Amino acid sequence: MDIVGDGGHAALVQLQAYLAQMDLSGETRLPAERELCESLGVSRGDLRKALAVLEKDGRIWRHVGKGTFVGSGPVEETIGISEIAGRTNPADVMRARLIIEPEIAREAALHATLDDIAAMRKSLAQTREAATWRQYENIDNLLHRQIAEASSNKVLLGLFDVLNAVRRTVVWGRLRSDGARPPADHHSFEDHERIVEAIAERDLAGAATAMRLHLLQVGRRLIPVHEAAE
Amino acid sequence: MDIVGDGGHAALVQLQAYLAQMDLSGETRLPAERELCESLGVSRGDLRKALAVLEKDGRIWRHVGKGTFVGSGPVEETIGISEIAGRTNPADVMRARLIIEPEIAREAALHATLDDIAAMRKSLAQTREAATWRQYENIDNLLHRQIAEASSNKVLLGLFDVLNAVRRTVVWGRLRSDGARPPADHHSFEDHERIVEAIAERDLAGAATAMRLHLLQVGRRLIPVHEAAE
DNA sequence: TTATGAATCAATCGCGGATTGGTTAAACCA
DNA sequence: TGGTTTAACCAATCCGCGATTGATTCATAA
Repeated sequence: MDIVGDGGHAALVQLQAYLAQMDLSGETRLPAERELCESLGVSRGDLRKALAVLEKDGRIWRHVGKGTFVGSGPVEETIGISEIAGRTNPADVMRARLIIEPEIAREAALHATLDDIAAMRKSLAQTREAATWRQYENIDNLLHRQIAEASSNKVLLGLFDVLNAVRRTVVWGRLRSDGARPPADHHSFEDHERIVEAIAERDLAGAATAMRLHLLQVGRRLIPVHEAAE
Repeated sequence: MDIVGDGGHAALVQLQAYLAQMDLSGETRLPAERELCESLGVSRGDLRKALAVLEKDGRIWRHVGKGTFVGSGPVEETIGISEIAGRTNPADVMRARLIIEPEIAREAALHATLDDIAAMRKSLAQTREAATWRQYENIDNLLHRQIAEASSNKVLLGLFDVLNAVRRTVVWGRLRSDGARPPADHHSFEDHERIVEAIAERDLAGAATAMRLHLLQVGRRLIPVHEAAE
């Protein structure tokens, strides 16, 4: 059966049979090349040629130090925040916030429990009592995350956490260090109240709009506008 | 200077001075409690009380095994995909896709270069030539990611990658194993063409709408509808 | 009763060896 | 000489064990 001079093809056939057997066992990782080539009775060179064919076809994927796996590609288990933050800028972060946070607020208006709303109102009151900018920003962070939690969509919550981590990394060092407390007429106070009120009243569109307007206000302060017409 | 019976306050004062000195040095991690309490000449209990005050205030944050750091909170460096995927379901994933992918398509229509569009059209042609469902899904993945890359917004691209990884983990095991190839009248072919065409023509709203309709089609197949009226 | 310090716990870090895919070169055979 | 196999080596990753660290408990003493 083993045709001399065409060991590559024989190895490919054996490998496909091996994969078919492994597919239904549920296992995704296949043995190391050094073991597999001996187990199949082919040279490592031929085995690697066959593996290369299957990899180009998308049936398997390999990585140094990890092994060879069946599947279309490596499901990246962890996402590096600094890798994202290092190649972006505050403007892009704000665009992303403007895209997902209003929709998160909309979902929150649909799914928030009474406990969720009570927690938001508690944070709302605490923002007005904050004695320093640092405390205020902490509570502000908490409030925005409470809204994301209230959406009851773990995926949106995860995306929010990623976005939040990127934002905090990007604006690293720009934190307000003046010890003053937020002024009583700070626009965010009313913004936050409108958002929470819309969520409490199950006003889906209102919650999304209020969140969008709030973020636009924040962005206006973050990125100075030079147009006098603004 | 050290008032007996009020070691807690003395420790707090010393700690604040220490933090002020460290703030301008740029270092964020402060020594271990066992060293610091000896260095400041206070008991560990008093030091921990002072640290607790500063932590509640948001000036520092601590974690077992890591240490104590200045700053409002731990900037999570990595996000675990499986942690998100393990607590969600395909419906929530689809909701998240419906929120961000149309907006990504809109940004792509605004920022895509000619090279980006050429790459998309190349993938578009390859989807029709796919010999197996596995190949088709690989190219489909690639096309969607090319659109995210064309948005030229690294944050949106990062969020897309997270969402994609979650999606692939959630639907793990549901991959189409029948070796047949996608039918020539598969709805995604026309959907994809409309999306790319809208991006090429810089039709922002059209790109977003086309992407949303495409995802609705995909979701309709993913989650069987029971209403006959549909 | 209160405060102090030591002991202990669980989570994390860090380093060294083992494993793995990728690459190169020597050995081998026809 | 030409092609194949085998072995050795490389860099990236994993894994296990000891050290470190914040959190907790408890005995001791003032």
